[in-house]
Amino acid sequence: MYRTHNCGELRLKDAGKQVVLSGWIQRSRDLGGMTFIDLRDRYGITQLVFNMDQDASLCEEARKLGREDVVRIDGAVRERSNKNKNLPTGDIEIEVRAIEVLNRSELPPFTIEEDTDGGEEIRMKYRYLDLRREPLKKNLILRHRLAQKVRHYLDIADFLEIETPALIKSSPEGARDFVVPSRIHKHQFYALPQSPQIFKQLLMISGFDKYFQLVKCFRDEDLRADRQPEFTQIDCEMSFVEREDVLNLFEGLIVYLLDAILQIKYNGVFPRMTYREALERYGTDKPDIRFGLEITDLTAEAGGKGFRVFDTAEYIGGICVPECAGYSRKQLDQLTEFVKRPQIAAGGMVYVKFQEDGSVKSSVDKFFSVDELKGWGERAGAKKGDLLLILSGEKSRTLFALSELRLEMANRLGLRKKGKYAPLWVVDFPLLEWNEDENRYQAMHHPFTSPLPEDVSLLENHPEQVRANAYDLVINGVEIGGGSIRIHDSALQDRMLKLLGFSDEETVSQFGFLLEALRYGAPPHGGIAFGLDRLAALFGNTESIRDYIAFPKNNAGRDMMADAPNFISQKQLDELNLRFRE
RNA sequence: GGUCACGUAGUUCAGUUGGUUAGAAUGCCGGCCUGUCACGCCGGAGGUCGCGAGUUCGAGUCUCGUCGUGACCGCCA
Repeated sequence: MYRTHNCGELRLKDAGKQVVLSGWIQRSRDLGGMTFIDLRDRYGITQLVFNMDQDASLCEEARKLGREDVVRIDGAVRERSNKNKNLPTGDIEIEVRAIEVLNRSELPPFTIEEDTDGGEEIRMKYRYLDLRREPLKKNLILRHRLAQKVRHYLDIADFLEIETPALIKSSPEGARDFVVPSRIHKHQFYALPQSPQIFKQLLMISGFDKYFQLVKCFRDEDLRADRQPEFTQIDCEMSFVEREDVLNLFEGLIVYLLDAILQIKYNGVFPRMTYREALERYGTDKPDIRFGLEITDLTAEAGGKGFRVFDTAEYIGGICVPECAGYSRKQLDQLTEFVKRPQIAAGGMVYVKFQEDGSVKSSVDKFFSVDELKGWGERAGAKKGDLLLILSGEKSRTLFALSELRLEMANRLGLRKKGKYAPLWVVDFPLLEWNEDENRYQAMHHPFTSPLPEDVSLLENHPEQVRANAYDLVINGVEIGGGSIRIHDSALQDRMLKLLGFSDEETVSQFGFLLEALRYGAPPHGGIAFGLDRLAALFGNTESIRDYIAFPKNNAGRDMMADAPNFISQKQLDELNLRFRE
């Protein structure tokens, strides 16, 4: 037998018991006459004690143990004379009678202690050792608990977990597909799913009514801290629902998870905000509403008054930062540099300081009267001591820059508080967006998203004005999930695909089976998908989803431990009828 | 496709204006130590300064290139 108990469970009440423990050597403290060893497993750490007086040869043996050796020990639990209050097992120790070394360890390249040492490169290469450490272990446990609670909530709500295929047909819309060559069918390829979208709609047509799945999705696009080529979605679909039905149910899921995992009670309903409102108030479709600093449109007030930069701008907007009128020239220059960075690309920044003494100081006071400046302040809700930061230019770019500036100021002022969760639903996204490269409209969400019923008549003549019956869940500025009510009418779906530029033949070859299915009594349906990795990172209060994935890829999509992707043998290539160009 | 940062001992980092033998902490090895728990004390080993070229009397330091890692922009329905 390897163990009667784990290394985290023995307490004072167990004193006197004969136990067997197995685990890794965390650290040993050799005092000469006696030696203490911390034995670690997934559950915790238990101290072993060896004494020269009692068993010299056993003590000698213990002194030879090195970090990360795997051992099995026999011994008796006893109360410590010196207790350690920092350890759950700190009241007891094991007086060891026998050691069996199960496996020696080479010296690990970094210590298995805290998260302080080991750069990204080496930690990724030895991911299995990094996973022994507390921070990553804690993250994976958090992810597990999230997944369990999700399953519980949806099960109670009558959802059925149904698997969908991973080898599917490539679809032209959306992200780049990962493809898999078929051996049996020469020159043909499967694709890995970007999401089970069509399959879950087919399940609705099959009458399953409420479906969910914790499912891997694959997108061959460039990576970020919060993007991996393979990631996990909580994928859901429901029949006979309208938008509010979906929002209410999944709002309930988030409220339940906040309570069950973090013991945070969320009162009330999540705010609903249109896409347009989100852009105008926050400059982005995924606003962080843990704090204010909202954007004020100053185009009417500040334009056309003889200041050339503003007069030629399509849009002028500002954010009022409380109690920052005392900002120095240096601090303001830093902010100007920030917004002029190529990634943000604002032309410059105008400030107005509303001083405590009631006076106004601005970088543009040559061009505007004090009353005009005060008028802006009034509109932006500035009080004495506040600082108004103004950007101008082409509208969408300027709003983007303002949203970045808003986040930067919030970071500087410590307004993005960890442990606070501010969810909202963003709704009424545009159905379509213009694709410059391909000179055509494309679906903003996906081609199966239903337009709002009142906008359907605009489809052919004013496609850019059509709003989608779609919604995103945003928490703390992170897009956690999104979905839509789907098109369940084959004629409307046909119109939609035509609008996207598909010919009849393309429509039939790409989506024929879905269009056909829609003709056999498709119920009204809609759904949503959440990013489990992002949800875990959000609950764990960190940015990088890699820390919540056991074996992630680096930012070039490479598995640094296994060294994938990699070449395959000529034999494999031959079987697949593949040959390299060049 | 592009921008930025970093790359020095097993690990995390310091290294001045370009100047003699490249340091610290930690880890590792050896010795001492009977209540430690980041044990303590003493001693020791450990370096292709990512790689290549250039400037220079002289390069860890400056320049260019290259590779690696991270972050971001484009991209991601």
